[in-house]
Amino acid sequence: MTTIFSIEDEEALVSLLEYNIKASGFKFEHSTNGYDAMMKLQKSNPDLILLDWMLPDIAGTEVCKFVRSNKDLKNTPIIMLTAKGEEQDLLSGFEMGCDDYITKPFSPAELIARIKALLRRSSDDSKEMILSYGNIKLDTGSHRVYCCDEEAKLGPREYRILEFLMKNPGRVYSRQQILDNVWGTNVYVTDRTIDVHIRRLRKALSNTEECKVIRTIRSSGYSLDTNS
Amino acid sequence: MTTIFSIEDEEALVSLLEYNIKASGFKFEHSTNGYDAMMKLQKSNPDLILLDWMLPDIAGTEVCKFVRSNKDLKNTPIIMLTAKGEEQDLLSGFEMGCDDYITKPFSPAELIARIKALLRRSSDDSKEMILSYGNIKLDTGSHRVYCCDEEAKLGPREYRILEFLMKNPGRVYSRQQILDNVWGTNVYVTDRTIDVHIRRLRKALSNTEECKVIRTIRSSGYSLDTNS
DNA sequence: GACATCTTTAACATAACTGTAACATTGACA
DNA sequence: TGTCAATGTTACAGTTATGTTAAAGATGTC
Repeated sequence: MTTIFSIEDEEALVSLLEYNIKASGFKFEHSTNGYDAMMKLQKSNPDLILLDWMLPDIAGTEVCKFVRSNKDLKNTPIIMLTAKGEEQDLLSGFEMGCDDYITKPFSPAELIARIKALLRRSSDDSKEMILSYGNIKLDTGSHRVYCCDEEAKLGPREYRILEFLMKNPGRVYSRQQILDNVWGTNVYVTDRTIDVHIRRLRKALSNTEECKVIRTIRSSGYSLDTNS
Repeated sequence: MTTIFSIEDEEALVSLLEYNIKASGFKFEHSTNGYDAMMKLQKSNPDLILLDWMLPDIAGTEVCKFVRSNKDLKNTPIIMLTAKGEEQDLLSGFEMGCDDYITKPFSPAELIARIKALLRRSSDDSKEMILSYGNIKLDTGSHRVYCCDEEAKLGPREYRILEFLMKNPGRVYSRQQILDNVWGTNVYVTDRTIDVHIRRLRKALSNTEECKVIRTIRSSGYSLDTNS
């Protein structure tokens, strides 16, 4: 799950941040001072950092410098939080490599919007490609699936399961692995649900020919593979 | 190489600009006052101008007027930099022919985003072209859209959405991607707004014939494509 | 400043998808 | 061959995503 790491000492603000960030579906972690943050950041390796510029122990610039010089963290986007009237700090902040800023007090909506915008910018996973296996083709650009040159109509879940399986044809995935990768972690769904989706996938891909491409590995899971 | 010309007297800001503009792969040139700028601009003929509204010698309006009246420069996009509280200057700025503005202090990310957006727009605008898909034609020169050789009347938003989709027919765009590209980043608008615009687009393009060209990809977005 | 146009939001309607349970079938093993 | 566990199959009801409409708000024009 996408993790937001906040470095902020003002307690009231922390709980505000925590509430809104969690409500938006992110994981929330935080430190109340700079040294603690530098320790925790390495382990945490978050997707985005919210950094208060006025910390009790060290300046925000130091934390920023630390992040930018750490090989695991250096591409992590940083949003700095400043109080009104500290606008002159912004320059130094941007020079240190901050990506955006918010002036306190701010609206939760603005905060979340900026977080999302920044996350979007830093992750461009919108690669178009055509996966193919046997007589199955899956076009990630147009989200279309063809079986024997005829379009197969899949629901969103089936599409994502197939896309997942097609990234490693032949490899066997347990139901749990499929759940984690297609549904995401922290989701309560019965294993058996997958069976139903697999059934639907098979049905949708059972064109003219015998097109048995999804193999059941009893007591292990499924894989994209010729059936025997 | 694409050249950005900055006119700005605040030294700290100049180095911030220089750093970020170069990091984004542009060539950076600048002047610290208006007269120097007017001299250098003719030789430089940059692709975009960043103009501080408060210069030590002359007003930004004068530089703007100069640029717009010079035959080599008059189509060069101008972004004006204003301090907070000088919002009333914006009107005169736009009247003089500025294309965009940023209020100081600003984030480098925002600056670069605006620069790129403007460059893209001006390069698209200069290229008058006719996009076509199926029996839809879109003329970027006259901003007209034809469906089955009959003109379709679209609002500005619908036009831009269609233009965006027509640049990559068949490709699926999420609502967020459409927002980013048509509305711009850092805009707070509900996803569902797009549905309404799509509805209007479909209506406007539903001429005589069955003309279903906008496909809904459930839980993913929309694309310009035959509905199959 | 009245008017027309365009945008956005909200509310409701509709369509599509999802997950579960219940039952059927298969395969492994003693 | 009987038994058990795992998987296949089906149908249904709940959930979610999208379509559609209307109305308020914003913007621009004369």
